[in-house]
Amino acid sequence: MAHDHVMPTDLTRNQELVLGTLNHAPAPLSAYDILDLLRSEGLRAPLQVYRALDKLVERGLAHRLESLNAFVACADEHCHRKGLIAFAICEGCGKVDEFADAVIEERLGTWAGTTGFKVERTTMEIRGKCAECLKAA
Amino acid sequence: MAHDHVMPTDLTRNQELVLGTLNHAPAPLSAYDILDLLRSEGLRAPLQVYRALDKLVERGLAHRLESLNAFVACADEHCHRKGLIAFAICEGCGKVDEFADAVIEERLGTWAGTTGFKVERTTMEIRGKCAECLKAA
DNA sequence: AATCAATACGTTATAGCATAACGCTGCTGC
DNA sequence: GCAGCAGCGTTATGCTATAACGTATTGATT
Repeated sequence: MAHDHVMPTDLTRNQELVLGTLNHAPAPLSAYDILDLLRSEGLRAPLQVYRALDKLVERGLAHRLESLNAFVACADEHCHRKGLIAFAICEGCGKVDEFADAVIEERLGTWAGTTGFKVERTTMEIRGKCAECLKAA
Repeated sequence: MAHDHVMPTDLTRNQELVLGTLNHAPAPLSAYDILDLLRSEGLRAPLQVYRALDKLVERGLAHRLESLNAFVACADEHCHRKGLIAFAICEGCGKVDEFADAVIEERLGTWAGTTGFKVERTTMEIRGKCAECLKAA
């Protein structure tokens, strides 16, 4: 059930390379990590990677992890989700678990309603240790 | 009721300068912003600011906003809170509103319980427009 | 086909954020 | 005293991200 990633057919070469790299990575990658992995494919400059990442994130095919300055492929192959996604980042193995919670989202909506704040984007990142790493310790 | 900040007495000079700067700022400041504001006080190097910030964040007197790479003074004068704090960041005026929500926290606990993930730290940052900026638009 | 607009591309340079590593200072507790 | 610890100051460096330029490709319209 691993690697059940979707690779849309309308990506540009650079976007495809970057998404492919993220799909195969076991943990988040920084833009510069990606660049280094793709030098053999001819990429030379950070901007080539950042531009691809921008598009991928915009389309929901990848996510940016603010607390790591790094990126992951979206785990949900039908992730056209507009709403809140939470990320659980293991400090042990680096793996990231992605999940959505309607209750949290609704709760946020309530808060926004009472304060008059218009929510455009939410990032929620949980740092800790995953079950596997806890077992191993 | 503004500026009801507490300034502990056991801070070092650099920590006090940095916290004072954050307390008077209307919006988050980057470490380099802080440095520039404190050159007149004799600070010269980023590390002087980062070291102070580390301690302040550790003590809960300041918070780091991951999505901005910037820092704010803690808004709650009794913020010895260990739990989840959410930040609402206005893209219009830059102001940050800080709040805690027990339901979200509890919900997170539930998720952690079922997956066996041990939560150590959570960052939640909401981007959007505050009521005032919406009115002005 | 010719044109135009929009998007992507490649490159160089630069800006912005953060830490490593060194040695020194000053305090606290034994 | 002096050992241990926290903080300090400085230089150098590394990592993250974007500005600005011109070219190329695509796709729609005429």
